[in-house]
Amino acid sequence: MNLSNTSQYAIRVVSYMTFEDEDIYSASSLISKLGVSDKYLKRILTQLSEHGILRSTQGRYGGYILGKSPDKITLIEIVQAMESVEKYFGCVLGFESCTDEDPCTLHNKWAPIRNELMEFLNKTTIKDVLSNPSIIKF
Amino acid sequence: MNLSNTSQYAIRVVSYMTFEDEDIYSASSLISKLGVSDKYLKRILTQLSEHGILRSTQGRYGGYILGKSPDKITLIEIVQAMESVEKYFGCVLGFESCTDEDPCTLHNKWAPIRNELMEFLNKTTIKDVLSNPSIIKF
DNA sequence: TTTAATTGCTACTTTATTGTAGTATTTAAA
DNA sequence: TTTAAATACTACAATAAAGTAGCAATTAAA
Repeated sequence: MNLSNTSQYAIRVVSYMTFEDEDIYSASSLISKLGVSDKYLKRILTQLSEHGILRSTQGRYGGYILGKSPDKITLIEIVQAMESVEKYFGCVLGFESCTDEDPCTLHNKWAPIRNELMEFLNKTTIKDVLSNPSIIKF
Repeated sequence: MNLSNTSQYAIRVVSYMTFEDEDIYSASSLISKLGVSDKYLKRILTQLSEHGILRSTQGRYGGYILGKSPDKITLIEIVQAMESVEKYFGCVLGFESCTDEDPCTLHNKWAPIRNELMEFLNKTTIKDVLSNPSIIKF
């Protein structure tokens, strides 16, 4: 699959903030840790804050903290904060209407895989992502 | 998931040609059947021909026919003729290196779904797609 | 040999995503 | 009250995907 770069960065930054325990995270420190461009990551951080996934504090000594507990943050929530998610769950052949009752030619074969994908994004939380502490790629 | 529009059209046109039995298919007839823009579908047809999935005949009374038997045409082959497929099989978080030995934090959860997706695209042929003749959306 | 119907090629336009630049605003400390 | 370090905002640039336009090349029939 291909999540947008923006969503990928967003998941990585929330994961990083969950894993590395600091009082507050400045944009500049996150930028250097994740190797993402300055203004681009800042915009992502602002969007995550607008959606309540992060909480931001402006002014000197400000920065970002998690807006809620890592076991309450799902992947789909992060992706939704970045982009429209319909495209990930729409018809694989691009039909407007494609349901069990009115399927496209690939629907029956594709639907089970799409359902797993949806469950993956809906059920997986940031806590789950970090459940194996030996994996520390960000 | 989101296959590119180009790949979606390509799969639909090859399916249509398999299902509707005609001696030869002109670009203009396919365009009107599928409701895709003129030049865009022509380019797709040329690309499919270059990859041997279709065979084209130029000049008056020319057109396109299938380049091989529908049970020999896989979805991945059609997608590959249209775009680079690496993105569908790469790391869900976008890491260059992400393998069982050197996984990202989502790898273990994502890999099984990705493998099903790969199998779906690799194993499904156009014949399979049309195995249920009651479904005739193109 | 001319013509009409066809595919093939090249270049352009539009749209969405990705990324960059500059400046305004906020806030705690000196 | 000033200043430094931080986030927020607005506008633009670069790239890739999607779609359009026009013409060239090909070929069978008249």
